[in-house]
Amino acid sequence: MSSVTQAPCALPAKTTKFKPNTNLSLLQISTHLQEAKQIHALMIKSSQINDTYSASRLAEFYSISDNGNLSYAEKILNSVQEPYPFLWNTLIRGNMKNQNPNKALLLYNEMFRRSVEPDHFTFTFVLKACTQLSAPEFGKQVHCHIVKCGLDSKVYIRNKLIHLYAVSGSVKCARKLFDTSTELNIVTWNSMLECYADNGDKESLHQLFDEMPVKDVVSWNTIIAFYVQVEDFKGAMEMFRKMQDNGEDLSKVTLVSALSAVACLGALAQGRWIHLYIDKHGIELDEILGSALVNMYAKCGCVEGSIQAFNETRKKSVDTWNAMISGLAANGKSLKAIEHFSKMESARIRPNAITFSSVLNACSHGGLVEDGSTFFRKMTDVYGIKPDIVHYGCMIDLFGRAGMFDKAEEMIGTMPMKPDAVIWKALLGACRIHRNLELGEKAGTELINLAPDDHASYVLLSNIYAMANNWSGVHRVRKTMWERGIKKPPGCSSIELDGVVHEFVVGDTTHSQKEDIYKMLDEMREKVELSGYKPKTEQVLLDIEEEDVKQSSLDHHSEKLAVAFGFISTSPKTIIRVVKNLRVCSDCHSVMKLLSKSYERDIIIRDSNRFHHFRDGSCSCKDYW
DNA sequence: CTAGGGTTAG
Repeated sequence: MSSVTQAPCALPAKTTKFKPNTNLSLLQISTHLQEAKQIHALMIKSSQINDTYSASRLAEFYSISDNGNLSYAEKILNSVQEPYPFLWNTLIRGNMKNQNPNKALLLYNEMFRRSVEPDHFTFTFVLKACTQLSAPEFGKQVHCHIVKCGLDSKVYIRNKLIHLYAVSGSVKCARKLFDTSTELNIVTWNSMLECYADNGDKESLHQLFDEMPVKDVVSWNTIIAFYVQVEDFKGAMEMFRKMQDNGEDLSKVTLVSALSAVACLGALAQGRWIHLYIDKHGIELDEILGSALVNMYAKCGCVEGSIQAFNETRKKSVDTWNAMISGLAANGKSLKAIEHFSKMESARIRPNAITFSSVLNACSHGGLVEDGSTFFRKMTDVYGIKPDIVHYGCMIDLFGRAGMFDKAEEMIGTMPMKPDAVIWKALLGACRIHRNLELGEKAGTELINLAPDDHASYVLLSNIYAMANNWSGVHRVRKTMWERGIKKPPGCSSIELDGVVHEFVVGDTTHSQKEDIYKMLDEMREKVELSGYKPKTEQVLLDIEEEDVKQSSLDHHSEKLAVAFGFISTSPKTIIRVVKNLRVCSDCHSVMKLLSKSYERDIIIRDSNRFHHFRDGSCSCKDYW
């Protein structure tokens, strides 16, 4: 291979008349750079380069092809005496493709300085650059320029403008453009929908959605993604169903959104349905859809499904590996998580900061202090990733759980940033397990200062006081909480049956089958008492709200209700999967262990922190959560 | 003669 390191330069203008030849037809998007340069050289020899059309096509290749090279395109731009808009547009487009919106805007400025009249193509690229850079001020100037050029009614430009105003929060400007459009198409409607979605205006979003003369798959995707974003996952799934009722085809984007709603709901049956849909329709599991599927199974506590989806995903990105590793970690499969990290390294996928937080998390849940310390060092030494506060949090959790409090405190003292609520929470959790009351009080107090609105902070600190029989401390925390108007949300658990998600709150009596459920609860209670169970009333005393205490007698904790409902509604041996909004209390935890044995059922509870897989009398978290 | 818009992940 001959080594041409520079783009050939244009020769001084020749007198020979340019002969249109066939060089250009050899130039395809797939052409290699080396061949392109040969064609370039031939074009210079034959003076074909002086033909603006030919020069443009070559510049386009250099800008757009994956085998291209933008600096050569720029050489062409600079060698043409009077570059016309197409050539500028090509360069701007190429820089956008290369993720360099700054350079794109510089070119636009340069074009302006040289008084080259931009056309409507120029503005679509430039507006995209403004949106990507979130530069609404610059965007406004561009808007003025567009009006001056008389191009503001062009539908492509208008749509881009609406999009720009949407992401910069100027809903009124966007709506004005929408209302004054003379030519408006489905993209205009969808851009306006996106505007309301981005700015959290649910009512306007729905109104516009209903007014649409025609909806396409993007319209539906926008509204589903909105529901996911505002964490109304049931709402998202309802729109997902409506979309199908309307006979719309589901795109990859639809499926990704739906999967993320399913994951948050823990609605495994619906997730499996989506997986089947993907298979049946031969939809390719690309790295995004694959990651979403892996994540869904993991969040539903279904490790096997997660691994299967991971294996089915041919092209795995860092995110796919991260979804797998964090899923294994959350489900208590610490060793498997570490094993996947090694596989990832062998597959030559470079781990990122998220990979390390997942693998460190696996180490802390598995009590693997040595491995955790090794990974923590490896992160900077081998991969040059600077640990952020999340990684320090994992390490403090790791040391704390292992009872190595001096190590944990040393880390807090030496880390380069101020400890945040997560750090103190980790330390406090460890103090609770190891009954380190003195340090626990310190951590709890720091925690309340840093997260005064989080009910969990108060509960954790009062737990520590109660452990020390320090009832005046408990009352003091309770009083502060009450004065600040902080309420502990009621415990709430859900279970999915035949695609329907059933929700139970503490002491729930609203379910249509409440009699059967409470009868089942009594039976469960008798069974576990036969196995020598004693209620752990300690936790009842710790309940903050006084009136709560009476009705939330331990038997009626939401997870027990959900499990009772699961028992009476499914056939024997069916795995029971429950999602809970708060952490599982220790009474429920020991009851679930006994139930899993006496009823010979696997019970999987996802609490606000992690998963508990109960089987044959023990839990995957090794009573460590 | 050539080109352009909106939705997706841990």
